[in-house]
Amino acid sequence: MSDATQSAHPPALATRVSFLLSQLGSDSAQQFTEHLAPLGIQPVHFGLLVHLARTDGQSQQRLADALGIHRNRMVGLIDDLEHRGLVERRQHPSDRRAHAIYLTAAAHELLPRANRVADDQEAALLNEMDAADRATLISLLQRLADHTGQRPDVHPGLQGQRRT
Amino acid sequence: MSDATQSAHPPALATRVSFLLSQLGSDSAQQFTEHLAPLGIQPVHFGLLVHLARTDGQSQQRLADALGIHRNRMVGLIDDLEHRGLVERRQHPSDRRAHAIYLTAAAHELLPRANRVADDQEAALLNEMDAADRATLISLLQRLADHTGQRPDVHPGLQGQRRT
DNA sequence: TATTGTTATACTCTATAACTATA
DNA sequence: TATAGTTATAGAGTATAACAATA
Repeated sequence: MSDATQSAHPPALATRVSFLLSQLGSDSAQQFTEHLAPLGIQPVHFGLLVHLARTDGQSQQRLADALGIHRNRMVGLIDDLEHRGLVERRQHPSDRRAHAIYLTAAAHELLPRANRVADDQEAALLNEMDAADRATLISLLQRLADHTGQRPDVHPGLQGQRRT
Repeated sequence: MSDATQSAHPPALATRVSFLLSQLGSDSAQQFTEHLAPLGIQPVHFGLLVHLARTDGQSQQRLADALGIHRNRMVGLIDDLEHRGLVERRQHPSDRRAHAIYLTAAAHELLPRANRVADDQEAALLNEMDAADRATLISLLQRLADHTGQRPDVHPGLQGQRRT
């Protein structure tokens, strides 16, 4: 960045990738929260359901590790989903301390709808961008994700102390 | 998005621009919070200082409007900065109810350092990307910011209800 | 009657630690 | 002795409403 780093006129926030990511990411998350509300779940639940759709039957501890969430908090999330009839706690085959978490039929019915919500939001976000630009954008963002060590299903905002 | 919207194998979160933005934005904000901590301020204070560097002497209400923050919360933010000796409340020239907020000399000394923190983080984030890709990325993100109606200094996460 | 700054209250979240039952 | 799940407690942060002074 040029020598514009002066007290008199600091560079506008909107010229920084970091700020744009934070601004757009926060807005995106907020919208997703609203769009998902009619289905009775929040983004974190969606992430959990998507993860479970790939790998049913894991313990809460393993789920917590995979999503970067503390196990204490996982209890409440599984509670939420259980109360909505979307997962069930079965007995773990090899460890009697642990539960094995499985999606219910209701979850298999809800997941496509939730995915459609996400698809719609994605489409609305990108609807003024042609296919080439979209591909470029995704590729650049994935490179950043890779470079900053993001793990596939882990949302940093759910890990610990509050950001802004 | 293809017909992969099925319960059996929902598309990975990392294939969605919305998720990548949220993930990268949250990580970015978290890092900025840590990098700024030695200076004794948080990202929201930085945003406020940067805004004040352009337009000193505004009322708290006008600042609140400009940054998309409720005036009740602005009281505490100005308190923070005042206690750190970075701003001062002067009497407003035309409205005896209002204060006029001004940066102090200490703030003019601190701002360049804070900007350097932001510059360093930006550089670390982009250090494996060549100049052309950086320009492309910024341009694409700014188009998204424009399309989603982001206002220059407004961070959606500070507006109201909690996101994820 | 509306607005600015302020304060107090209540509420939501989350972090921490502790407990139990198993390993 | 360590780990999985759970629960309780406390703490941070935020929203809401109300108030005094002034417009």
